[in-house]
Amino acid sequence: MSNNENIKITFPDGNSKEFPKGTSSLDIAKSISKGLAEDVLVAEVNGKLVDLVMPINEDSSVKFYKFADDEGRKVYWHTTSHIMAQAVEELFPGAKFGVGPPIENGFYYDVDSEHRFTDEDLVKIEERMLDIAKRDLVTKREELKREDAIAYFKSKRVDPYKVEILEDIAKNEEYVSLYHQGGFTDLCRGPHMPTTAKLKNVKLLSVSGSYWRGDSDRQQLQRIYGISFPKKKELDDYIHLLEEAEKRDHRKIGKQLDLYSTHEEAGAGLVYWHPNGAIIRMELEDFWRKAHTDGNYELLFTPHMGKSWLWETSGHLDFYKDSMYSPMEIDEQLYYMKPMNCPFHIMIYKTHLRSYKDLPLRWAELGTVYRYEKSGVLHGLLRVRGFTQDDAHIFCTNEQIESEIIEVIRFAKYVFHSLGFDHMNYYLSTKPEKAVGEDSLWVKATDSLINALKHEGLDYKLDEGGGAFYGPKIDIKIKDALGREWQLSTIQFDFNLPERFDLKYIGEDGKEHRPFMVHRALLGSMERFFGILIEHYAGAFPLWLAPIQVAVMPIADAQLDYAKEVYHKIRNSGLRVQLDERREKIGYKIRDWETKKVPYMIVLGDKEMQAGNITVRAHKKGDLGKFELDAFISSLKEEKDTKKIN
RNA sequence: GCUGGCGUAGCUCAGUGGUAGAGCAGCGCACUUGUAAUGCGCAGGUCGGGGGUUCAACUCCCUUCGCCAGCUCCA
Repeated sequence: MSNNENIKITFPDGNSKEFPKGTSSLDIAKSISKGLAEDVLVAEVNGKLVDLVMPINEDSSVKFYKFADDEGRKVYWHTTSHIMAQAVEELFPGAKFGVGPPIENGFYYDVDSEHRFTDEDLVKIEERMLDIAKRDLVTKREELKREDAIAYFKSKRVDPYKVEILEDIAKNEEYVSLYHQGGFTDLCRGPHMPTTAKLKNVKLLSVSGSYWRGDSDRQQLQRIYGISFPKKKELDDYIHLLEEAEKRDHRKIGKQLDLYSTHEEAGAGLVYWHPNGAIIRMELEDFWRKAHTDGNYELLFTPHMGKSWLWETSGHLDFYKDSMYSPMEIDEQLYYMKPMNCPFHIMIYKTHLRSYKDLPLRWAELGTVYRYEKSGVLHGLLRVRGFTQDDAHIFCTNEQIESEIIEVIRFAKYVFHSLGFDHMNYYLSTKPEKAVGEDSLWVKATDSLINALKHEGLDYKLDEGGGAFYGPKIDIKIKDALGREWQLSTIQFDFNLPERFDLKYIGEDGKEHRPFMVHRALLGSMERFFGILIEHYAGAFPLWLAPIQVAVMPIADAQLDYAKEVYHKIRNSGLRVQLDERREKIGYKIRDWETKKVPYMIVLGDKEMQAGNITVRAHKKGDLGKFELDAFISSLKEEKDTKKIN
């Protein structure tokens, strides 16, 4: 073999090595290590994801992806969905197939079959999939002309859905690819894992209806969802996560702990905060208010409704009317419940002629708004029709915007850390196609957002063109205890409202200028945040938020007087405490307070009464032993005041 | 809106043509108790609403309301 039969392969670390022409990335992986060859699922050759078995015929850069990488995981799940289709075809001959992509968590395949799939079928399909995996079928890619593929799906393997995909979606492609594994063939771009044997653990999760190409006038297919993992532990962990999420469902815990309710007969999507929930809300609000006044915000209160003039001027009646509650007529004037607080804050801004010396103005309000959400999308506390935003508006000058954004980001970090959320992700959204405001404003504002993120040393994901029509924004998502991401905060520039309401300030030059306006919500809404908080803590709130912080329980009536003494001392120290006087066994009382997730229980029997001390039990942790009452109270006050997270 | 599932006691659920059941919670009585359920008893429901079939409907049929999951993530 002469030297010119070799090609040069460059790796991500910059190293390179020569291989014979026609070598595959799998061969390369094997030459590096056995482990890599085992784990690698797909390769990126010259920036393009390809099958591992594809021969490489020229000098190339090669990168390997395993299951731990997004790219590898997608391929793993994609091939799994093909294996599922094969299993379905074997078990239910005649089934036709729509689309079967990998998704954020797992994969699905849309199936058209006379048979209606049940949970028992899913188990059978799973078993068959593992059987197909054991057969170690090699996945083979075949490229052919589009017309030939159409002919194939019209005659050899009749599937009208694939034909439609080829005739419609893929109409601009000259060549398309098929993937074969054993007797199964599917139309697919790929790439795929080299063999079905890579599939080790799979769980089919659910089956639900879905319309062919999302069109409710078309055929409805059965969509089977599933997920798969190379390691059994990963699958077990995932199933555990699903179970845990179900246990933590805020609607369930909200009922168990008597936190809130909603009433369809009194208006869907409107939240009633029960005493226990109200305590948590008051604590959150107190914290929120103090944080804002400490952070040099001023607090506002504004009305719940406004005349149509306000919403005509703001433009909400033009672009937001469908989401607003219908107006009520008073004195021949139309009044609307507010869907946003901004116009009200602007009204306050306009009560004075503002000077550059007044800026920045940072105005915050816990403002309750009403938005008409479709009944199908309402969901517990997470999607409601009436909610209280922790809203703020910052009016500032051109020179101030960057430092203001930096402050908001720092403020958000502080607030979330205090509430027990340590993982935050940042998303920057830029100018969409339809937008108001001059380009120079967009550039200036977007730069200030980027600079602020960089200044704080924060990584962010870019959503090009994802901004609102009135300005660019940063969204902040937090991760909860189960690793789920929730979008809470948003920091948005607004070039629209200052224009519409003709906001101005007098600059140093004595001339009128338009201020920048930034909308900012941190928690998003009290209702939604409450729901997330419930799930994050699974109802076992940190001491400062717990509706009942301490339960005092005598073992028998003989210690009741002593228990009352202890109870009053704790109560007078400002802690939320309850005395359990019931004549029940101590085991019964403890179980009861444990299920209420009360952080601390104080058990008082003869021993404690005689020694003048207390025995403490902590939620989930059990007996902590004996304490002096005063010392215990001060440690609890410390825990409460520092908002300690357990 | 569409598809599927569900709607029975305060809560969690069983019942499937012969006029409704359990556990927990509640109330009463007894027990005076040492770290996740003491025992016995009582009470509690127009089986989501309306209509129909039937001698008889929680059960079957129609209709309506609500809840849950999904209907976007492109061969």
